[in-house]
Amino acid sequence: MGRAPCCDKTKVKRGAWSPEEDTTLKNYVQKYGTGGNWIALPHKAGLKRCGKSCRLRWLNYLRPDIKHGGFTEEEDNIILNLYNNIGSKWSIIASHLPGRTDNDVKNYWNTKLKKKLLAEVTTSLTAITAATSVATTSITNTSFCHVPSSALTTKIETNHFYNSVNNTTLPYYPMEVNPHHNFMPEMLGISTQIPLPRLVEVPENGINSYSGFPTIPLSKELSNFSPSFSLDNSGISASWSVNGGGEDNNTFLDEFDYGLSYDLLNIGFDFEDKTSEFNPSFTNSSDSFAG
DNA sequence: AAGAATTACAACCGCAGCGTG
DNA sequence: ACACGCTGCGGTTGTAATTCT
Repeated sequence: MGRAPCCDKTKVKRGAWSPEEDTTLKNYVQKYGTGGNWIALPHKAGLKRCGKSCRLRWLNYLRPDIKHGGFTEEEDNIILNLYNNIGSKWSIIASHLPGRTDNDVKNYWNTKLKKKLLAEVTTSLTAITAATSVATTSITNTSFCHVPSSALTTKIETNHFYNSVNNTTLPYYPMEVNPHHNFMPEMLGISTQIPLPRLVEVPENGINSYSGFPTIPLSKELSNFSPSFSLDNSGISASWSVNGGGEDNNTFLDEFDYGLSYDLLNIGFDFEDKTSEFNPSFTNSSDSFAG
């Protein structure tokens, strides 16, 4: 047996509120308050509405401190960042935006902001794909390949973060990925750029070192290089993978499989690191594999 | 100009959590 | 401990307005 309905739906008016109903509700609440009981309020106020409907109309539309009209760039940033960190907790997100309701924020996200983000990322992915093409071409011509990291870095969010606690606007910083750890940008809360793996030249002694960004050593025997970027129905995902195999003495990665993917709409960031699957050897003790 | 498609947003629904008796 | 009533929340739907063809 289900829960009893809060009111008799055959006896209450539903659908859009008339200006007269708005006036009645607004006048009643401003004069008497809600009395902590929305269920009883419509009867007292003389409204043929469900209490829940009255509450929603007041909270989302009639409250005097409600801010109507378009969202600002600053509000966009706040929503993006909080969604990034906490997901679809609309009431919490709305609490950071004075005058905005959870319903407002939710509608805005679903109808505009999500699409705006999608468009930005699509543009970025186009640029990345072009850079990838360059990288692929280089690999066929030479033993090593180098792609400037700037070409493989996509900006996905805005440059500043508004801190509602102390009313300051702070810059974002590009995040760095340590390939030895699964990485979630919300750990830092500062991400604005997603760095994609860059290919670096491997010196003749075969020693590779990390400098913040993941690097992919390429050997003469590199058999397969398969970067790919895609959009799917669940959001956006991008992946970049390199599969290399070889017996080259100068290459300490016998088999290397490396991938990076992220879902920008759910803002989950999954860094797939398979470097633990091999055991690199170094030519001298001072060489390291530090992130 | 008109119908179709899309967008924007208000409103509803059902569930979870909390307080109270 | 339990049932009940109420509120708050997030997902979904309905529809008016706008844009496209």
